[in-house]
Amino acid sequence: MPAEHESRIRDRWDSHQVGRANPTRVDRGAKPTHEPGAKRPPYAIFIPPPNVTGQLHLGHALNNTLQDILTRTHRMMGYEALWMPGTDHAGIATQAVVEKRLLKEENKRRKDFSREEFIARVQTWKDEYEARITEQLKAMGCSCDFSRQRFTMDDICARAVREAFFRLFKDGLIYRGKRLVNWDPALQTAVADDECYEEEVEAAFYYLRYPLVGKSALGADSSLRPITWSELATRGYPGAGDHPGDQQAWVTVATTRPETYLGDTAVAISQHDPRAAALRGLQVQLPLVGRVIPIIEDTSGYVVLPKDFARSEEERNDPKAEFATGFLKVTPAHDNNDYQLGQLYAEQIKTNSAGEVLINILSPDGRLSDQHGWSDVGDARRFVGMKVMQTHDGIRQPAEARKAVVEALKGHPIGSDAYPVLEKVRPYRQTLKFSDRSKALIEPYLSDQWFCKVTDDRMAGAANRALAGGDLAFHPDRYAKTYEQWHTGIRDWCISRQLWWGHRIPVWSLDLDSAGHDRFRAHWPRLQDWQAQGRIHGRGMAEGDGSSSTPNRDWYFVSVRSADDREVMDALEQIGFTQDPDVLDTWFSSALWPLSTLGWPDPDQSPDTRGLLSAFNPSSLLSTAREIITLWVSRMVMMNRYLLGEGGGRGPVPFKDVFIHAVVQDGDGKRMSKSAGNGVDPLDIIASHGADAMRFTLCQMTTSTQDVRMPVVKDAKTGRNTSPKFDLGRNVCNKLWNAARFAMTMLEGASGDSRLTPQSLSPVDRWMLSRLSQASAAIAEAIKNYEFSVYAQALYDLLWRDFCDWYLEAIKPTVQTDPGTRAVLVHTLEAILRLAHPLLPYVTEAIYEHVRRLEAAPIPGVDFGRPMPEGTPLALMPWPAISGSLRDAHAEREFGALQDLAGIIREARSQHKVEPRRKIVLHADASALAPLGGAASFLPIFAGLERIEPAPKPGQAPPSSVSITFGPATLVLSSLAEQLDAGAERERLSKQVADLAKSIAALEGRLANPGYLAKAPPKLVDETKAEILRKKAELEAARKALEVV
RNA sequence: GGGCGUGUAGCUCAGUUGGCUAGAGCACAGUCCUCACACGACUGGGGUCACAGGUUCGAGUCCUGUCACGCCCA
Repeated sequence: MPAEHESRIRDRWDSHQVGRANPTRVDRGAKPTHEPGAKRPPYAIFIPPPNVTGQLHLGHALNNTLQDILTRTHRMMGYEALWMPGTDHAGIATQAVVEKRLLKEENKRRKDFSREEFIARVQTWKDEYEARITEQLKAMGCSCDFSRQRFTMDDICARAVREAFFRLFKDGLIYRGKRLVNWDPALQTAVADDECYEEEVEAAFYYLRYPLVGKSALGADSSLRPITWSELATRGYPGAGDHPGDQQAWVTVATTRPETYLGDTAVAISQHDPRAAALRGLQVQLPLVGRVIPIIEDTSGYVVLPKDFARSEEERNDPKAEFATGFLKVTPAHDNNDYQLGQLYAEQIKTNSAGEVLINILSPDGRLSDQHGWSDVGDARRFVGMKVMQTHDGIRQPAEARKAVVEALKGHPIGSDAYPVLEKVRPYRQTLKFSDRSKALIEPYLSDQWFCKVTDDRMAGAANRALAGGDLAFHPDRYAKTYEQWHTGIRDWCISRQLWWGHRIPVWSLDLDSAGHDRFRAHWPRLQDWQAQGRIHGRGMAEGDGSSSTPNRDWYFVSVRSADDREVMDALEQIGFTQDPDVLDTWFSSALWPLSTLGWPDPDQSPDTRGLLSAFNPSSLLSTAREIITLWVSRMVMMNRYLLGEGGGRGPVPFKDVFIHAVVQDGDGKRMSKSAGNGVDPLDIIASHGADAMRFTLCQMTTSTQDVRMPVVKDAKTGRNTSPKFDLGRNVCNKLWNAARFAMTMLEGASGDSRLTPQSLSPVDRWMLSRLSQASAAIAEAIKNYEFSVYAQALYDLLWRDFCDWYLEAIKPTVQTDPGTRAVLVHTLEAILRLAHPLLPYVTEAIYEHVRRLEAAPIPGVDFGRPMPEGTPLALMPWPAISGSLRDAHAEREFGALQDLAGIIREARSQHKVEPRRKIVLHADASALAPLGGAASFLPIFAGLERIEPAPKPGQAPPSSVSITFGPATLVLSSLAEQLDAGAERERLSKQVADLAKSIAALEGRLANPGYLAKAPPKLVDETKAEILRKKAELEAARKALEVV
């Protein structure tokens, strides 16, 4: 079996450095060639670096198969091919799995280690998985340049990250800001949207009554007085009369998170709400906290009107209207939508008694806290320190904070005990966001973060212009729209993460309090010198949001350009600067992948990267998954254009084409995942079916749809998941192996010494060459257009149908004696091997070791390129040039007729249950066999004929014979059996007559339609008429035969 | 909410610009362990092309709508 050869062949590839790219051979203007010493055009692919979090799954196997097909094809075509491999440190994901492992195995948490110790532990994990991933890539047969393998945190990549950060910081495209981020309170870091998942949970709407207050009538003094229902009634408030007039009035807000009322800074009402006018100028006072906050009229349409006040059917049917009261509590520091409202109405909101828009009531670990921007705690102090969410081992429920707040408000009266603050609770199913890694509930959390200003035109604008300018193309092209829309709605990118595993942010900061300021002034000249030398860049920034509880503090931030500049870093720390504890978002280093792997900013500094950048950036292709368009593709384009374009965003696009491959799902259309247990491990498939089989199946599945399904079953023997689909690939490899083996035995001792011309070849040889020519063109076209399933299918048809089913069978009797056939067999086999190599590298390489020794006369039109040194692996051989002039319509027509007639005879044999080994006699005149031309001599092989005799005279049919129709001719088969079943024969012929009659009726119906005759192309009408004549002749023949039976 | 994909044989999928009786692989049935391959060969059965309208001489294919499933971005 071919699988046994895999490791031996891998060694051969290694020893011939198949994957090694040589930048000195690259010339972008050159023509593809295999001439030694000649320049070649580059073909480069950067692998989407797999996360070192885990090993490769089937999606990776698919993606890498496609990349390898393209790399190998272009290498064979005479390009200087570089497939750059590497892995990604995957900050939060890797840190989380390591933390989990440490907790499980050593019962230790991250903070039980020093930062350095912890990173060392992660490093160990990384080493283990990086090795495993590399092994997997090699097992799949990937022809990456493993001599240049990179890791996003290795020295070469780290240098690129540092330089990129420095330049962006210097150019003002990296800034610090206070924003709401997705906060993971368990891991205590900001996480990106794609690191979260949503889940519907049982929750509730809590209805809270906020008492209304108004300024004292005296005006001058700022004291507040309760507003009663009777006063509201005078103001024209609908329904105010239903309440006791002397009772303090209230408005009711609905919320799913009652505990956040502590951070409310306003209550909003829609401008279209009929109650709005009566409330104008009034305020509400938050229970216990005592904060007095304004009621703002929302004109943005965000506040939903309650059902009773809905102005249209649409508003009435809004599911939110069902629960809405028309009053929305505004908590800008703890809700994304409220944050937007806060920005919109900041001036009005600031009139609250705290004077702030943003009041942060949470600590980073998810507890109510007065230490992070909440100063007017008032009587709410009892809640401080309570946890907002309980999160452990899949249990997620509101913790003590909500219970305590609800309990307190239940018993807290407004005016009289009859009306507590908590009006009611209604159950509600709510969709909440959780952290992928820790499963903790995500809190929108206000914190200081670093941002990259991707909204700048030199970034997002430049990325979009790449598309418009034709420098970037997506395949399938519908994904260009996704890319484009992402950039039009893009927001600045939060690049800081509160993790330990990652690229430490290369910024040192100094608090410019009075002592800091003095030190800063004292060292200012030195800082200025360094900045002039380009070693640092400094910037003063105010931190804070302008609120009184987090007063603005002035800071000075210094980005240090080189990680080796100890002098500067030590000096900064002596002055009192401290390095930012955070690390960069993983995508920041991924975004630099086409640069960092090639040694940017200074590729000549290391022999590993010398010459690479100019040779291979821009690259040829990026092959990746759909969701990566926004996360990665866009950012790589922005960074490449910005950093190679001298800051103007006019640099080259890092790749010309982006191929978006399908997602492999299980048989039910579910995404494969470890937790669902429906994943298929590529290594299992390689073990059971061989790498080539896996590659063939995956390639064959890759159509241009966005999902492909792979039914998953459990292997009875191993207990591992597998799929019957892989049998197809295994069968193909097996077929190729056996066909080649058979060809070799037939060719034993053969030598080619004659001069051949296409005219001197037999019809079947000419047919084979014609098929080969057609298939090779189809394959080249398919690969060029990223039509991977078409490539696999074309190869399958050529190998299985044309070569094995027909050609090998046809030449069995003559190959030993016909030198032309021998030559065609050798050339066809070798061409198939070369065309199949990118897809089936192992089995083709194994076979080629034998085939290369075969000698054969050259065949004009089949060119395998210049001879290569003895022992050169197939992987380094030229792609075959099969001339289109070998297309032979005449030979294909004759062979097609042969196939048709063979099929008719086989069908008759099967119908009459003729013993497979029994040879029968065909009675046919030369005129009846004319369509077969020279191919007629191959008919006995395929139809199991003893001989062909002239047609019998009418009425003299031989014994135990049947008639068959072939076109207009009636042929006779005899010697089918000792005794024939007349009934079966009648049945067969009747069916044939019925089929033909039906088909003739359909065609005649078409002609009977005057519109068809008038409007269809005349050529088509003529064809229809000819078809009717043909069918009628066949029908006549079949009827005659039926009469005789 | 915005964008996109898919719905064709029991299963997984092809089906180019509309044009012969809609194809393949697997599965199924029958025959054959004929000296490359039983992971094989030959033959066969199996489809209201999701549904409803429309355009057209002609629709699986184009247009409109509906339903179902799924994905991406909010």
